[in-house]
Amino acid sequence: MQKEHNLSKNQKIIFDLIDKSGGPMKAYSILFNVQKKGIKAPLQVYRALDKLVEIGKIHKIESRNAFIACQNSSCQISKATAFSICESCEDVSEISNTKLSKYLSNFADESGMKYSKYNLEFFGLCKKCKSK
Amino acid sequence: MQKEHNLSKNQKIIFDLIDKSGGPMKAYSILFNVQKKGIKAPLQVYRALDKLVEIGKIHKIESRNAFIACQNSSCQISKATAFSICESCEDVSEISNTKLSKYLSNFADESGMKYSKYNLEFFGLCKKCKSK
DNA sequence: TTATAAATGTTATATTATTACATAGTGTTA
DNA sequence: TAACACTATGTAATAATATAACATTTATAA
Repeated sequence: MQKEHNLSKNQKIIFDLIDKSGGPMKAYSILFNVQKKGIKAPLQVYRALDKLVEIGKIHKIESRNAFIACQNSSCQISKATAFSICESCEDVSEISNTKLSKYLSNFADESGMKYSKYNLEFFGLCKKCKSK
Repeated sequence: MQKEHNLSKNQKIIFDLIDKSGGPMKAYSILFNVQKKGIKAPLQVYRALDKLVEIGKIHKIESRNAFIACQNSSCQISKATAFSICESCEDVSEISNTKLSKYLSNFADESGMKYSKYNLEFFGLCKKCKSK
């Protein structure tokens, strides 16, 4: 069973914004968009983002310093994330591919390290940009 | 055949520093360390870093905003990078595993996107930190 | 209900990275 | 060599991203 997280006021405002945007959003763009709702300071945004990342409602796209709503309905795999990023239009989508996630979750090498998390970012041209 | 890149003065200074450090280094820590060699401004550091990343001599650890010397003697796979990161001591090492890189380089899904690059970061506890 | 944890509000500041513009060096080729 | 293109450098200013420190309030659970 998945734990139900009751989002706080700021968390809800910020999650809804990111979710509705349908793509990655940057922290200060989020800030700008929620100022009319009373969220005035960067820290308020970052705190909500931290929490949302922690509970898996959003993910951080590390190479872009941006945040995107989790697109896996289950929202259970925040410790195993994979994204495809178009280097032309900067469109990002989350990859949910069972084989890939199994392969990576079970990956082990000779280092003696046990991996508990991973983040994978693929880069290329999306269908639209390829055909331009 | 691999193209030989003759590093410029600043590029050489900065590459040598990162390489000798044996681990990831942050841009402003690099700056601090090379000031005695006449490199005074952030931009001088970032320009050298950009070039070194471009030619594959170093890689950026995106989740840490840090740069590490390429540990694959060949230095040919800057478009296909994988790292293991210890969340306790922040030790980073580059993973060179033929199976993994083949698997990821050939990965394709239904999105119609052709991936030309990827970056994978694994997180966990290294051997040392695990046994503490 | 009281104590504990989680979230909020606010100001200031730290860290990471780029823009803009001027100058100098390197390599090619006419 | 002279002219050109290209790469790299130097410098100042500033933009973009993120956190520290402290006070207060709200939610949760014992």
